[in-house]
Amino acid sequence: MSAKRLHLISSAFKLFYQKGIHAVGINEILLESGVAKKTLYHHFDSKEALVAATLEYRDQSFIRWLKERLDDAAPGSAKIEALFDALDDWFNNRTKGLLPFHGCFFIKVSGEFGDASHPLHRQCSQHKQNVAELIEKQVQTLGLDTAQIETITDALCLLKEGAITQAHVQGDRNAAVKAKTIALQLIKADP
Amino acid sequence: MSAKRLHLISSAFKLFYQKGIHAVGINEILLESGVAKKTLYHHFDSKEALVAATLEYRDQSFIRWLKERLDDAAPGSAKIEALFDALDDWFNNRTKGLLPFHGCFFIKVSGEFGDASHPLHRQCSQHKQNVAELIEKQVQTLGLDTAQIETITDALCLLKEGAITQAHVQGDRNAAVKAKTIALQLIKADP
DNA sequence: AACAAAGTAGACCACTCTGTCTACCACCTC
DNA sequence: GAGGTGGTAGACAGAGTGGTCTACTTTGTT
Repeated sequence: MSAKRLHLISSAFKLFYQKGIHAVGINEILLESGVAKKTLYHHFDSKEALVAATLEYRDQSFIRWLKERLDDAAPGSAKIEALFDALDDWFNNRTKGLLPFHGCFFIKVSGEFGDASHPLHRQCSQHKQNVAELIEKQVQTLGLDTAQIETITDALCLLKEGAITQAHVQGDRNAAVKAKTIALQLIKADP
Repeated sequence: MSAKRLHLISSAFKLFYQKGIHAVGINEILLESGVAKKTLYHHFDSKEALVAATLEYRDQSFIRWLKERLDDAAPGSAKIEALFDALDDWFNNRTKGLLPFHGCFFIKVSGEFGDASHPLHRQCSQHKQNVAELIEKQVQTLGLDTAQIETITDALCLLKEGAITQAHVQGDRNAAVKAKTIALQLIKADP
């Protein structure tokens, strides 16, 4: 991957994440990155292709960051605590590697491309699926039966999405802590 | 309120809700509503003022709809069931008065106007606050102490936001049912 | 009947949007 | 040394943007 290409993607992501896709023009990205227009269109067929690349980029860096945080925790309920502690750090900008919190990029892009069959919407959905699978792996360390694993995973995903939305729309920087309390209550009660 | 003004707002809302704010131009709204441009700018100072009006319009119709659904239920846990049953009907387009489900308008607009100090973002935050207060009134019928009321209200709001996001991004039409199960588990365990 | 308010159609303005194109430069690799 | 690849600067095209304006019509109230 060319350095210019990566630079374009990270500049574009920064702007798209802060301001939204439709609100950011190609020219603003060129200004921010200091790259020539021809070069952008050399690497990407269209603005949409660039958006797709930023989604892939964010998917990978987010998953990598979260996985690292979860791998550091001991198996069992500590994994679940680690999940919400990570969210808490994200919401309160105590994390390196992720840009300052402005909500979930994928929820935002889904909002701007509302049609579920749109390729960009699908890509967002796929990211959420990837995160859900990562969460499921943590739940598996709790020693529950198959049906419970699925139920608890679903619950944790709902709480996670709720916390992200609450943190962004309401500015509730404490949302992850609230979600964590509920999550721990659920896994204590269930088995 | 003039009929034209209301017609403009409902046309604008329909388009904004489906496609997003930045993706819909003034001219498209004029075409959809069949109203002259001069008339639009007679009623609204700018596009942003029109967006603000659609937010107010949706806030009122959503709250009215939800309040009616909640008022119909008996006090106690039936109120909580009614909340998630209402969401379930919304997600699966079994409700009159709300347009076909395309996610939460306020989450979408918050996404497009990410800056928390932006008036439109604030308006979205205020709507969520209004809904939270409505939910708190239902929780009060459970017969819990003050601290518990707050905790349970927070939990229900998180689950509600999570369900909405999950339903929209992932297309999970069953999200409300999942959230309901968790909610009932929480209010059964807590007291 | 008179008059103001609310409406229509649409030309027009200045600007921005995505995307194309020319002309040229700096590297590598064969 | 030749030639392909990746790069720069920026003019340009064609469509679209939000918003203004003129000239005229409809409607409701006094």
